[in-house]
Amino acid sequence: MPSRNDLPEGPKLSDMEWEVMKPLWEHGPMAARDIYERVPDTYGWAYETVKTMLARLVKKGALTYDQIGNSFLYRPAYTRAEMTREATGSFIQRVFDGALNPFLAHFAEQASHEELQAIRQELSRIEKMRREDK
Amino acid sequence: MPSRNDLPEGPKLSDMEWEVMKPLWEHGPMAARDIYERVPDTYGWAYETVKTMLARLVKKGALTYDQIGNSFLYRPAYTRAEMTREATGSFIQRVFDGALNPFLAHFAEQASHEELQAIRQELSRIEKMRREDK
DNA sequence: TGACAACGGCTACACTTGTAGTCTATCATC
DNA sequence: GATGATAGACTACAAGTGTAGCCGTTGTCA
Repeated sequence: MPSRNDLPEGPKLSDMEWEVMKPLWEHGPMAARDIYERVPDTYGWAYETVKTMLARLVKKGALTYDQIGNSFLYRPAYTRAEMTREATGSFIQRVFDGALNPFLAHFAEQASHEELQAIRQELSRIEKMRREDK
Repeated sequence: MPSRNDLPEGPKLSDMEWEVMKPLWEHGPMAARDIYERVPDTYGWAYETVKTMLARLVKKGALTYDQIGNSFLYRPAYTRAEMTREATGSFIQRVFDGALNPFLAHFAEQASHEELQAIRQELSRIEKMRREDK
């Protein structure tokens, strides 16, 4: 069993690239046009822009594709969990020097009461799992 | 009293710029040479590189300085708390679409038992504060 | 079978970032 | 006052990013 620190090394995404990946994670493999339509309007991107990002994501290994006749069906090469795990790890390292606590302050201040409850449960789950685990 | 969502708008720092800011937050105002000496060796930067980053940080408003004769005494224009708060907010937005919970999974898995306890206490503190606050 | 729409490929271009060198003004010291 | 060390200013340059256009090919529908 891989240790919990045994991170699979995935490519690093730029800010805007995340927005292109999200529709794919949420709705499964899609063609460029469909991705374009699901990217938030707020960015006001041209379709061409989305295509460029798709090409770059393929190049950096974050996406693969199946060719269907003329067009591609894009598919994430990593799960969202894998990519967020990695991004989070390096974010905490960079901004907090790996110290988790200050991070939590911001995090928890923004959370609703229900979310705080959920967090508590998550903490318990993790601690329980650890006790059983080893 | 400002609301807790009333974020002061600070400049966005690049990965390496964080490393230059950290010594200043930790030890207070310093000259370029001193910052250079406190930046982790791991990066293997030339002194010139640090100076370039200082100039850029001044330009983007993250640092100010007092001129002492020939040289500058650099000083952060924002507290570490302000900058981390903002960075964290935009990170969570970008990577988790603002949903805090998945973030916590990674976060908590990495934490030690003691840290988890600390997190619990922090949660309690926040909830208590909220009950009193309004 | 011809015209056109749609696709991916390639190109562009300004801005940022990581990394560092050269130039000029100034401070300290002999 | 001359000289050398040092500081900040300016310049450089490749890679990455945000944004998008044009081109040749292919699928489709009349």
